[in-house]
Amino acid sequence: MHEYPPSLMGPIIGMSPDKKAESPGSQGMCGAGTLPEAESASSPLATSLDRIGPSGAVSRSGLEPEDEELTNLNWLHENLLQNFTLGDAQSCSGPLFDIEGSMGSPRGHGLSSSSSSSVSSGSPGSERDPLKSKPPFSFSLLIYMAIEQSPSKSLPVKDIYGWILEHFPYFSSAPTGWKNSVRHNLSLNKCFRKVERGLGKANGKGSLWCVHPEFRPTLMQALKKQHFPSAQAFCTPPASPPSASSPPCHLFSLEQGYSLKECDFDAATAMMLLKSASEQNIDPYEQEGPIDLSRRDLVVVSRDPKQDHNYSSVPVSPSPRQTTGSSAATHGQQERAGWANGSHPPLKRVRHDPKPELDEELKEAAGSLLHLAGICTSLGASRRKSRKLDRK
DNA sequence: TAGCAACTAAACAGGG
DNA sequence: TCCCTGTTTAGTTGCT
Repeated sequence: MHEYPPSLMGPIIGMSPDKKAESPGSQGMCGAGTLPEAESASSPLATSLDRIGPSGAVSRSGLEPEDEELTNLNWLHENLLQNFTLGDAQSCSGPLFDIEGSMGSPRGHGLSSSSSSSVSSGSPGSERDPLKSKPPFSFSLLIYMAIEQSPSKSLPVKDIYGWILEHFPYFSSAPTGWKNSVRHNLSLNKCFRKVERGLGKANGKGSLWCVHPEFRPTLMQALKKQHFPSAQAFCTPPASPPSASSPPCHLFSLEQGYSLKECDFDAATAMMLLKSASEQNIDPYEQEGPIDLSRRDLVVVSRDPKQDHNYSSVPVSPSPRQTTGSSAATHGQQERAGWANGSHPPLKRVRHDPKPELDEELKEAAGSLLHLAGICTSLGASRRKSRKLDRK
């Protein structure tokens, strides 16, 4: 009935890399059907982000020669991101942001309508406990973060609960309805796939859930555009109203007045971009082995703003109700049912010359990081210029 | 005001 | 029987 595209993907924060998947059932990247044996950081899908230490420092220990293709990005990680924290409680008091205050919330009613006891959901300026504030993320994003944080990129529901509870203590005191919402999201959101636990793995009820790689590009695209409203307000030139084509915050220089927190947002976002850039080259239905980085043609990056917010816009089998968000839920579930059997999903995203798009992503990410470090590259400048021209 | 997206609640079924 | 998991439906809320 409902469709939950991960469109409300706020900035990725709270990615404390020290949190390895405690799940005994975490077993490698999701494939079509059962999970391969790929494990944690040694997995070909484990990217540099997985090697970021708790302080944000990047460990070079896992850098393989083949990673040299991404040397420049690793440099960014090492030199620019060491001071950024993904879920660094020391600097940010946890992965939470004060959605009750200046940061606002992606949605008016937040993640829990239960007006939870512990949340001082008062007016801006009232006493706020960030650790007890409603997370400014949709459940889709929470799930996404949880799954992405796991070395195997897959988690059982229970571990998703655990991750959310661990990173968002708000839920520890919230009514248990949020768990229902999590399950509901997993079931309905097409971005999440259910995979069967591999044989011989730790038993347990339920399946593992992972992020559908096909949706990662769109997720990333959404990430770029779904910044905090207030942050976007910082970044959006007054002359032009916020739009889907508005550049992400990181395309603006620091002088334009977004705070370090927003820098962290974009750092995290950029990290996700960088991280995903290597992952999204996978055709999940044709390739279960290591990533072929040369297969950039598989990357799908939509430039259609509508597609950023509605995965049902993906050309699926025509349906008179397909245009409505609620209808696609059934489709998604049917599709997932098919995926579980290893069959290709009926979804076939339109691929329009995606290779430059990936480069764009990488350039933007790199430019973002450089900007965060106060480095203005000609690349970034030219891109900003072109962006501004595009908006005109 | 309509459409949409996201959230909540609830019911239900299946399995451990 | 209880709990967990997963699915489905219905309703609400806020935004555009």
